[in-house]
Amino acid sequence: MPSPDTDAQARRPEQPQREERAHRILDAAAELILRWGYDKTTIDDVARSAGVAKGTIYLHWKSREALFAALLRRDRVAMLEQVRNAVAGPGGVTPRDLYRHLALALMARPLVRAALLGDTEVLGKLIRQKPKVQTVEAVRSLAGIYLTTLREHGAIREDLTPVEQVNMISATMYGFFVITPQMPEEYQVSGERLADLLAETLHRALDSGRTLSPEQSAAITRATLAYLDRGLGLARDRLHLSLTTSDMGKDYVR
Amino acid sequence: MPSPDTDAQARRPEQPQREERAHRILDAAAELILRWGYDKTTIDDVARSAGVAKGTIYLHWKSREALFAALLRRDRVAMLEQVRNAVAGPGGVTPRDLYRHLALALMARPLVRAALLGDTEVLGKLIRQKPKVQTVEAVRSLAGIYLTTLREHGAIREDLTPVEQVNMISATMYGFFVITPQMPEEYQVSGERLADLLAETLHRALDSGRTLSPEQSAAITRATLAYLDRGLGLARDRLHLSLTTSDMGKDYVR
DNA sequence: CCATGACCAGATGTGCTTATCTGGTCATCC
DNA sequence: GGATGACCAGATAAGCACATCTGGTCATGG
Repeated sequence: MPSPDTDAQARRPEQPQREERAHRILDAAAELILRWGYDKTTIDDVARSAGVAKGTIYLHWKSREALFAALLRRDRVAMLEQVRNAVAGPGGVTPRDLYRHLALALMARPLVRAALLGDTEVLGKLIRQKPKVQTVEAVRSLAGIYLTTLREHGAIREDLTPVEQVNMISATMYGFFVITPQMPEEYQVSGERLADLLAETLHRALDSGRTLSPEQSAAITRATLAYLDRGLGLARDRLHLSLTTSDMGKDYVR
Repeated sequence: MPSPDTDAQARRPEQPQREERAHRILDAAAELILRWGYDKTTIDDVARSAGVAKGTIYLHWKSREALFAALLRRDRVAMLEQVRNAVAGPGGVTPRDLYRHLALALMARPLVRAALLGDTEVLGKLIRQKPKVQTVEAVRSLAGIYLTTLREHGAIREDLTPVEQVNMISATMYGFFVITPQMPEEYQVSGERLADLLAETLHRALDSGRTLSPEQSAAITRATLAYLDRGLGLARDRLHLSLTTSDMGKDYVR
């Protein structure tokens, strides 16, 4: 028999000012983690930088890890929303558009990128102790489903298995994000151009080359948007868990 | 005025048994570095494992670094020879053949791979202290030349600059070699298949798609073999420096 | 109620000493 | 002449005492 108090607290909608404070804290955390890395970013720093007391942070999240999980989740939602908005126009959406805007959005979100790439420089112990990043696994799985759908609509080639294609996509994206920033001066290419290059590479590697009927194109647009919305929905759910008082990040397995 | 002694020593051809011993030492070093990494592989270990005294190693190379440089160079030559032999058949050689055999040869040579990828796990301080791996820069430069040649023969597309294409190739290869071994069990793909995948990806990303005349194809075969032979020549020269008594690895900049 | 910050235990870092290891040399011997 | 391995200085690791830091708690006050 649950106590009425707890239930009331759990159901109480997040007050706007409280949510605003949560975001202020996350903003501070984002800046600090990008400048100093996870290991060297303390709760005290975050509190001071956000203009709140340390205890206040624990009114929002139950641990340091939960706070940073919320931060990553927020950034992930923002990233996906950026992609969603970018492809939101009236015309059709091709897988290639998705690749390109995904690349652009990832380039603009160092934290999501770090999580996806397993960058220990930024994420430190958050990654080192649990190399099993569940996010990456989920992304792979979703990608596999998306590829299968595209395949059914004749958009991508069928002489490679989805598993092989997931390998190919993972490798190519990883390589682009890790290597291109390390290239010497004279090989540097602008971010816009890199996104084009990456999209082009994936497109050429995956595309069936068939000319699609308007119906097929429409189906692919729908599938692409559905895929994006599905990811966005999952990401929003996770973020919601991280921002809701009743949960406070308990779902974040240590 | 050089001393006659030094000249005589420098010109003296390497005795076969001496060279055999050098290779035995390198064999031992190879096994140890792959098992324990550079940092934990000592000269004593190598000497014991090769069945020679420590001083003997210094009759071949003037320092530990020079020994391991020789090792990497030997492996690099072997890798390129593998590629060279693989494409040596009577028929023509396409860039795609080159990509594929390069991938296969690299997969079979962990040391060359480690050097190219900058793997600190294996190479340790050998890399950490001088992140400027001159080899990588040389490879990029040669690749650029090769791409330009291919372009002149109409084999690869012209709507991307060579710099962009070098980025694309670097990123894709890097990603394949780093990510695919880290994929979870259910996504594992055989080495053969991965080489196909990588070659396919590069081919599709770079190929002009034009149908080439027999003359053009022959020119591309020649260019590819010339490129390979040029790399092999350079690699052999470097290896020779590392195995010749007169030099003993002095060229290896610390 | 909720925000605060003093407080604490455990983690992390620091400086130092001691011990061990190891790259490189060279007198010795074959 | 060439191979050896004892030898040494400097590097690296291990141990340790001490100081500092930091995640998380909670009594207090508004």
